[in-house]
Amino acid sequence: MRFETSTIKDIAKALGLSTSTVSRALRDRYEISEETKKLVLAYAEKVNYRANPIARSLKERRSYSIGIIASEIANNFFSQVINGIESIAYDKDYHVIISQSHESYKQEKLNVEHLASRSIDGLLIALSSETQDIDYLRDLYTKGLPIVFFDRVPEDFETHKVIANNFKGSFDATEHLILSGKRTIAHLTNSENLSITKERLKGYKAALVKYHIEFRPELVKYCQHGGMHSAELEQAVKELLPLQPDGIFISSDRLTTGCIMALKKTNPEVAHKIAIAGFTNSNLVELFSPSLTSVKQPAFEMGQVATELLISMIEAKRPITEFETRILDTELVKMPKH
Amino acid sequence: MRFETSTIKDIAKALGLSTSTVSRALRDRYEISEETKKLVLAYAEKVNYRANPIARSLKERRSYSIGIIASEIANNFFSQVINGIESIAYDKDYHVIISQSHESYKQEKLNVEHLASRSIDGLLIALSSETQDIDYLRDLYTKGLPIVFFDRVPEDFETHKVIANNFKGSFDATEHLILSGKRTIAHLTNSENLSITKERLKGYKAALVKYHIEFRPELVKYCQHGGMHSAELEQAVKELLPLQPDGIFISSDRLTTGCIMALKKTNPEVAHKIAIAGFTNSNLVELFSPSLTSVKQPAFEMGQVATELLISMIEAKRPITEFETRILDTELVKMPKH
DNA sequence: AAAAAGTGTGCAAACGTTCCCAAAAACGTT
DNA sequence: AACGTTTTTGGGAACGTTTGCACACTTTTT
Repeated sequence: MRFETSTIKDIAKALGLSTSTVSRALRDRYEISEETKKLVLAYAEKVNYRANPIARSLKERRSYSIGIIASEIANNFFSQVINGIESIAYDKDYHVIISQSHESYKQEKLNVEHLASRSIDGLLIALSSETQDIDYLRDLYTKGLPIVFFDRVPEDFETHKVIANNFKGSFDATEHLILSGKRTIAHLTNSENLSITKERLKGYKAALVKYHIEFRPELVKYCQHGGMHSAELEQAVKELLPLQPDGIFISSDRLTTGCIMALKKTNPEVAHKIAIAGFTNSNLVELFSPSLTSVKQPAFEMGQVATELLISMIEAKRPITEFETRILDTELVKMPKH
Repeated sequence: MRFETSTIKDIAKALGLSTSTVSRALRDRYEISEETKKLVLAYAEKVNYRANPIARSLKERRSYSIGIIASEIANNFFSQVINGIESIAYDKDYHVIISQSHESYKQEKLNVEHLASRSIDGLLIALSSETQDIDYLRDLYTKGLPIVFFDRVPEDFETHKVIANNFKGSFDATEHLILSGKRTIAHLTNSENLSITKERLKGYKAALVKYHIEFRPELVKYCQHGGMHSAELEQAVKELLPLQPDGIFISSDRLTTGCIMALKKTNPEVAHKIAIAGFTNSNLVELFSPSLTSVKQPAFEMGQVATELLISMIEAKRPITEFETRILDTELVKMPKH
């Protein structure tokens, strides 16, 4: 804000002290006598003194801000993650700058670079479904920018990561479809290069194996753009239906809602005949028709954990050598009676 | 970021120039010769020079950041507004800090004050449904913080505002219910003090008048917390149903989805018998059951317009005396056949 | 030929902090 | 009475920019 606010200098002048004394008194340093501290604090209170965070940042060479790259905030999974992030960041006096990749690699890179030039102290990122080349992140990381990945994480990048138990979540969802009598279960999933895609595919396969159901590759459809284009989804649905699946397991939030829409739009007559299970954190899932079984990720907690890890990296005195990958359990919310 | 980056000083030293010359060359000032400019620009490019935004902010006494207060980003209306805001802000080189009030006055005030202390250059705000006292905003405003209101605006505050045509949107929705044969139309709405509540109530009443339907106050239910607590909604539904409405017109996004949920939960047998029309920007509305007629606000555009107005205030050389209230048209999306 | 105007550059202060270093004040010890 | 210690304070540089002003040098005008 450009409007006049009192500064340390003003306080110093008013009290006949030096700026250094005032600064130290405000930060409650041991060197300053109780008397002086009280004096300064009282006066600061009186004139409603607020430290200028920009000056502080310049001096301390850090901004107390962390950047977030999510696919899109309109997606409940990400908005919940963000809430988790904020709950921790706020406590520790960081603020948060949110960017959306909209599942585009180009946009993601642009945003990261914009954030970096904005002097963020650290980065929380879920990779876009298009992203394959993460060298630009590696660059920033080796230059000293702390990075923590969540949800969509790269394999070959040594840092903290926070993910859901994708294998188990997928296994449970697929098993649930099988146990309700489905035998031809399609799998609609994200772009092949995402970590979540691979892990969720494994869970799906494992459930099939357990119940001696043959895995048929043609029942698996990948969506390069993660469901951001409806044409992509409609195409996938169109290719899947001739195989007459009696169940579909869908691998992410946007895909789940998008797939149901595509089904309803292109083949309303079968939409209610196919059992659907999918990853989604939508808080409107109870309203959906057809209804579905959903795998909910612990999104809020994921944001919290990722932020704690990131801040620990930012504030670490010595370089970190031990990194962890936290795996959080998902929750299966079964479809109400059909 | 704390890692080494080159500064103007480094460039100056390397090129045997003064920092002022380099600074001016980079900003393409007329005083500097073409020759020198080229030299500086080339070298800056080579060392990948990025101006330090913090230093710049300190010197210029502005942060190139704008604050947003929304109810919650999980709400599609707000996420769309934010997308609109970002589209403009990004272009003009501002960045955006998002805060959520979760419809709580206390949280809203806290967030605004936090943002203000973070040196934002301007504020975009939609009031929480609890908010009645906006003196704290007035304070900041008179101290020089530019503020633009969107969606939920105060009456007695002279600044730019951007709203939807709430009257017409409500009128249209109510009329649509009437034209499809409904005569006992309830109105579920937000807290009484919000601007949108008042305007939408007027539209509802006007439609009743046009079709000679008596206005019955007991058919109007207010929700102080804007649908953030499910208990509040269930209570409202419980009070409404004995009056046997054949239609409900609902006045905001969160309330619309919340009301349908409450209906389904508490009275599933009637849920499909009541025609519902409501304000919502949910992009999942096609999936809902029961289906509904929705009034969509031009959220993206609202964000854009608000941001343009705000930036014009921030960058104005002289105090602004003429303020405008922009009113944007809503769109009625009719329910598919029942 | 001198004065005026124009062009290109550098010096140094300022933005509001933090923190190293020194200095002053208060106290105790011989 | 002289000297250490400890406690408390102040001076001033630094963080990386921007910008008013002064200066030197050219060119134009009278």
